[in-house]
Amino acid sequence: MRVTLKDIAEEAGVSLMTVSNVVNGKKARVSEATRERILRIVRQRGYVPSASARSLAARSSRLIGLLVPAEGDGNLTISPHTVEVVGTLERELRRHDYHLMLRGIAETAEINEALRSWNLDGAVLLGFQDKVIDRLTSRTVGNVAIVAMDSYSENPLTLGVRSDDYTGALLATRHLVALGHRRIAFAGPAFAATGVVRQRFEGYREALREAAIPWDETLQNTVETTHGSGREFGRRLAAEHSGATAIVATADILAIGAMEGLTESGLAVPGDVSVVGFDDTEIARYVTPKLTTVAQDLPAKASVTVRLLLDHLLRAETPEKATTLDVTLIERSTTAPPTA
Amino acid sequence: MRVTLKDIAEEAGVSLMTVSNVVNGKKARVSEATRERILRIVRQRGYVPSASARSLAARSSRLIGLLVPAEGDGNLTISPHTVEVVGTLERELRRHDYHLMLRGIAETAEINEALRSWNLDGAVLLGFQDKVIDRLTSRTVGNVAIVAMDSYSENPLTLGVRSDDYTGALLATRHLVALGHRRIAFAGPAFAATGVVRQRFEGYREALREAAIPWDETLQNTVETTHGSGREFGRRLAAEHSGATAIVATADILAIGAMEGLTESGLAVPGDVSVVGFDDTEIARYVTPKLTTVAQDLPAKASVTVRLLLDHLLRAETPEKATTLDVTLIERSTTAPPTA
DNA sequence: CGTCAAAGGTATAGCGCTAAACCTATCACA
DNA sequence: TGTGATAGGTTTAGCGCTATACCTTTGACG
Repeated sequence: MRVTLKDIAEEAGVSLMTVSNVVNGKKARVSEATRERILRIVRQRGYVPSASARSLAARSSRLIGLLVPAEGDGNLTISPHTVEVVGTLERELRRHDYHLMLRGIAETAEINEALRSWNLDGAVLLGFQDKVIDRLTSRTVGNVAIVAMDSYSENPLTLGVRSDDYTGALLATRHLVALGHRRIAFAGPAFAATGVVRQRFEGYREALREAAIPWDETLQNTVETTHGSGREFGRRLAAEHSGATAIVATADILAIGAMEGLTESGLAVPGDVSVVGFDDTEIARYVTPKLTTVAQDLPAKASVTVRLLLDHLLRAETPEKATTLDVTLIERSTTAPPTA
Repeated sequence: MRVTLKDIAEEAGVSLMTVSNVVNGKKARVSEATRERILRIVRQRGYVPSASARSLAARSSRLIGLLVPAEGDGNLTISPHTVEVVGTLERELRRHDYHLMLRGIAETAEINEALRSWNLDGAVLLGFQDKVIDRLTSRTVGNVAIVAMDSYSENPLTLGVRSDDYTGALLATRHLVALGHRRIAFAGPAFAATGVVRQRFEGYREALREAAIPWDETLQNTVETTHGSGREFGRRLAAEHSGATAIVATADILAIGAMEGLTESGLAVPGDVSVVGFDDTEIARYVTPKLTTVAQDLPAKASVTVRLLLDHLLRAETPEKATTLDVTLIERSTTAPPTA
């Protein structure tokens, strides 16, 4: 059977609460001698506290939900750069004795269910649409620390962490403009849904405005964040003769798909068309030619998330509501001056 | 405050146990009328059962640990193809009302701690070395359903799921042999540690034996599973004039690194050297030329894992101890006959 | 008519832990 | 001599749920 606090208490000849206090490192008054005796017995008997009992009695689970949108078929949508964030997140949280519960969310109501059921102390929402975050009410959020990653929702009940998507696209587009491009296409998913895409679009627009390049609506393309859609887009661009000599894509995988589509259609990258991606996923470094892209600071994203969570959990006072992280343009080999 | 069973019971004018039985869909005798009345109140009040209380009272947490090795610095090591497995795993388990707890494991002792502390009903061990699985004793495993993924440990306390690594390498090497290659290099991490690598090596050896190609030890290379090591290996191979005209690599990323190393050294892939990777990660499809590689059946890996877990959890009788999944060679563009 | 099974519940005793209040001995100090 | 502060504990009352044993009513059937 399980070794419980009671067992340890009996063996040490003290009350159960004394053991509890020692195990939890409380500042409570326990003599050094007793403390050491108890700790020795704890180690020797291999005592491990029961998280459920703790959670029940203390009304705090030391559990953080890692909530990820699940598509209709229930499949999780985890972008490759998100994975890197999760690793760091887990490590940092574990250091503070918090644990992660991974949970796919198909309908918004499930967020509430997950929070309540497991008595989560906090939650990290990965890649939800802004409107989902917007809809969270104090009834479901309660006292839970919620960090919405990559959200531009203004919901005061949640904390936010995101990269500077606007500036990222601004830098990418400026870079193309500086190379001499004037007809620069934008490719990204329908952006009504996600603030991230909208921000990137706005950054792109701003760079064009700076350069006094008139806006041509036909250069704005709705393309899904998949290799297939990107490829199709590349082919279409090649066929259309829209005069575009460069592409700003909202994701590396989309950019790489576009490169393939262009190449298949007989256009060279960056000879005929320059391409810039987004997120600096691993794959950007390994394609040929290597992809110029906007890099996020993923370790920072993770540690800021943890800091926001812990601040909320410990002090219960919210510092900043949202943090926007710097972003850098990584110039590799898919961008060059347009051919005259 | 939280809505509890008691609240529902009072409002429905029945005892707490009746509500509990209804909520848990027990076959217990409750009249249809009562059942419906209770369910209505449950919905209306937004009652969500407390997982910790359940876990404590029922001695079962409905929690499955997703245990991942953490390096010295605490960083998790999650291979890209593992991520896909996790998505499916979560979805399938959630359908059966089990939940996933993600946990990095730095020392073996932490496995025990994780199991005990959270009262896990089961655990999936992702990518641990065989010796770690070997060392698990009945004291730490207890009654927990443990599935060790990609392990070749014979530990009778655990269940195993893996792809047919041996056959994968066999197919890859046969393919090269069939193309006419005779000097085929093998590149993979030091395989004392991982059964996966050893199996792949044995498959490779067998294919050579079949073709009556004498074994040349210098063709066996210890290369880490990173792009950097692969690249270094490619350069070395080009410099050494070992006469190798083909490479079997134990991972796509390693293969892609090798391709880069070779190309940088002036050798063409597949013109001068053919390359086969392993795992068919996304990246294999997007490099140029597209990588020939051995694909695992990841959805199957996930669903078999879930089935093994559930069988153990429900019937508490273990069916097969280990399942080995079929594997397919995906011929793309990095393999060609050697140049005469 | 007796009795026995089944339907439809209820009552009780924890699961392992923590928060909060309480107790006692000892010592300082005015 | 009384007061009170402090160290070093203990006691009590749950947290929200489930397992288990138990109880009552009803109807069937020989």
